[in-house]
Amino acid sequence: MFSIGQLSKQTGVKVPTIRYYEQVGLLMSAGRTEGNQRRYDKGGLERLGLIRHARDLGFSIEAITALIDLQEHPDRSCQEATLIAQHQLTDVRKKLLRLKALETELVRIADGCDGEGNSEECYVLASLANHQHCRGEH
Amino acid sequence: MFSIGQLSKQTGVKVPTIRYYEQVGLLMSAGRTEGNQRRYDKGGLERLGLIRHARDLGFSIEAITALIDLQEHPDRSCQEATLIAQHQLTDVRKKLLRLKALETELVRIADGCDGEGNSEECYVLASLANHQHCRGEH
DNA sequence: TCTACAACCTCTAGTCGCTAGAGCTTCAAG
DNA sequence: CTTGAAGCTCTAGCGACTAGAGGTTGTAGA
Repeated sequence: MFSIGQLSKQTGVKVPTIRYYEQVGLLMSAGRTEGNQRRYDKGGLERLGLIRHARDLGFSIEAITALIDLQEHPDRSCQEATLIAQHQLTDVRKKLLRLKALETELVRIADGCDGEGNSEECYVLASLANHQHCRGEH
Repeated sequence: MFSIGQLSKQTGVKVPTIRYYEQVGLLMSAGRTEGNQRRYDKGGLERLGLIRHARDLGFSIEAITALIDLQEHPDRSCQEATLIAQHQLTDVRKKLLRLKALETELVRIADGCDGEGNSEECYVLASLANHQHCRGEH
């Protein structure tokens, strides 16, 4: 049996975050001591590991709730889990595209200025004030 | 003189968002009517345009406050504006790297499963439960 | 000039995923 | 038996909005 602190050390998830996960219904403790402290078993440790990993991959709490729910009903089709993962992938790709466009634009803005003039004629400020300067969409 | 709704239409910034920008000290209205409604002049319109553009590029409210402050003191060096832009660029590049790693991992996870089995043997769930499956860092 | 109603106003609370702090209690080692 | 680290609950804060309640103003048509 693990205390919340031991669980935290083993998974790298902070103690208040573990309590937060419990609060939102993502992770229940195995039980409590007489003095009301949380105790976890191996199952709890594994569940928190999955949560941690999924969060690292950018899955929302809602998506992880659905995944865990699925895991707890092994008879149900795996299709739903795949859908959730693919949705997450689509999402990541959208963000990637957007960030690439932003990078291009920021390079143009940050490089256009040598930082030596005064801000009246600053290229950074001029670029931000005038969208016309931009190449392409963002 | 523009009402808040006209400003909203011209810049694409929602009305409550404009009020929010005022609340956090980013955009002041030119004045009010007798009946306490906001009225903006051309300067306000341009300022909101800059804010919109900078937000689209991912600058924080705090960074934009600094940029506007700089714009209003044209005698000060442009270096600070360039620093802010470069900081933002660094930030975007960090996010890009991370998202690329996530994409790789998600492709592996989402493609490893045909979605036809049941969730007991689901590759998506197995991958999330076991970090060992992952190639490389993320 | 009157009326109707869209657009405006302020205020509070909710979103997401935590994080920080106050003030208290419990556990475990010496 | 004492000490102090670690646990507990509860509330509030972060950033950048968004939503809704409930009331007021501006303006166009009759």
